[in-house]
Amino acid sequence: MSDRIRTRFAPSPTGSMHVGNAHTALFNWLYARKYGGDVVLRIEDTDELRSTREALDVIYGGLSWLGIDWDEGPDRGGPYGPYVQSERLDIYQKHVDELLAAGKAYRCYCTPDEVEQRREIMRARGLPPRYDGKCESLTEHQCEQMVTEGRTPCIRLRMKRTGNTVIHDRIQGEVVYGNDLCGDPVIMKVSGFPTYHFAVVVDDAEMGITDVIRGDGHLPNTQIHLQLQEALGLPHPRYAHLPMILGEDRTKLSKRHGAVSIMEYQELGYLPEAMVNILALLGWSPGDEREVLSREEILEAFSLEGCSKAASVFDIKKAEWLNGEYMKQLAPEDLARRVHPRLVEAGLMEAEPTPERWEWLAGVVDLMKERAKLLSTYVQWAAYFFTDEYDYEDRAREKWLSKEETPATLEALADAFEALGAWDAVSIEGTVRELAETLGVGAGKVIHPCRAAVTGTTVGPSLFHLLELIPREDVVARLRRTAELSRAGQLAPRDAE
RNA sequence: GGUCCCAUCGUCUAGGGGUCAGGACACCGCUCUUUCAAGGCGGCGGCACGGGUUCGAAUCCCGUUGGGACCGCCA
Repeated sequence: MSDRIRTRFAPSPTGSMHVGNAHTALFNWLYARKYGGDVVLRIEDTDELRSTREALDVIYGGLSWLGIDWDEGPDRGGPYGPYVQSERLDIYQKHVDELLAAGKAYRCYCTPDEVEQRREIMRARGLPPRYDGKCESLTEHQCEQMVTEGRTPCIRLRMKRTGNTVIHDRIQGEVVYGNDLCGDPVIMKVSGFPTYHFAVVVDDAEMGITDVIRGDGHLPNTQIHLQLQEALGLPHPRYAHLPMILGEDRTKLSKRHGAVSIMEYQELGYLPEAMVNILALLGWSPGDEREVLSREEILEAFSLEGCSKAASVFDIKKAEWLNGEYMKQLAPEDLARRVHPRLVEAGLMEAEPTPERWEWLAGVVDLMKERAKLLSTYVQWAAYFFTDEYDYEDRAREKWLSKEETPATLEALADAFEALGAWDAVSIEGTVRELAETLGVGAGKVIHPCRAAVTGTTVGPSLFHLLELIPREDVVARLRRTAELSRAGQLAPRDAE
């Protein structure tokens, strides 16, 4: 084994790529990149029944969205391929034969049903529900008998019965498991496919993986892996078991926790660079008080020693805040480019804007970015920049649009705007304040109804700056239309339940 | 049921024998006055519990409690 660090991300293409998987992938990537090593992507599709092509695409999509790349993998090859376990069956078979010949593994003829039944009985008696070793010392003759009965065997590893298995974990420390309480695990299924335990150990060794970084759900499995490595005469990689990520109720992340697939966060409007930061801060800390860290800063500060042992809860509020921080840092043009697809999808903007429209959009998102937390916020809160068909919110109706003096104010403002020479924030502000003075009221008495009329809401960025970005004739039309509706009594609060 | 892991504000965490137990998100209040969903300022809030060891424990040890993972021909 060379000194070069080699880590791997080994997802199984079943179901979606959730936050926990992404977290593990990121930490493997960080570790390898930090120390100038290689990242291997290996597909663990030894579950013949549940592996799907779609799930595989989701994995590629998730990793590339996050900017996690790999040096070797199914798509790009490498010296240790193939990188898909279902294509490595002959390799596993070779190792199984070795184990069988050495008596370190044996054929088990029990059916899954039979094993499960006996496990059930053990559970009922309060015993650990492990394999009872029924087939561990079958004679040649008995084996033939079983075959005659029509049984096909799976292969089990003969685990040690005495002593302890000690795991030296870079994060969890030294963990000891007694050898007397682990049943013999299946390493090769009847189907001829290896089980996870076997494939993982064989491939990590064959692929020269130096550091296994995975979720701590695998800690107990490591007992099997270590013994398997010894039986096979393979080296032990270094192990680091990362703490899990839990839902708000402190249980394992699952569908009922809302967004579980990493791509759902993309849809929600998270920036990938923010997501990386969010993920990095779960179970790890730079050791100082920084919260917003670029990928480079994370790489710089990263270490396994900085990882905590305790499981963490994904805090969606903090995630949103962090995403907002990232959006504020983006150049307006960049932010516009990222928001654009969503606007197109919502039917609010053309697919191929002119340079002028891009510039205009940059202005819009720049105005909104102080309070936006997600890319999707722009679609939700800024519709009035793109269309006249925005909704008049109840709060706006109640506070301003249903007020008796409002129609007159709006019309006076429309007149004043029409008479205005220029159309920029400064002139607009001047006009508004002038009108307020003429009417003998505070500026707010004009500003608020105007905002309510032109945007349909009571909150938003600087009124003068947002008006500047909407064509004057549209603003005037909106003011007149709203005045009319208001006068007709159609803008009373709806009091939706 | 057995085994293993974990335990600092609601959440993410810093802190690893002597700290006013620090920060961030959230929350609350005040403020700005052109609104808040933004900004500024401030506040509330924590070492799970019980025993040790020690001059001194959030920190080390033991136990209790709570949570989690594993005990699959799933990974």
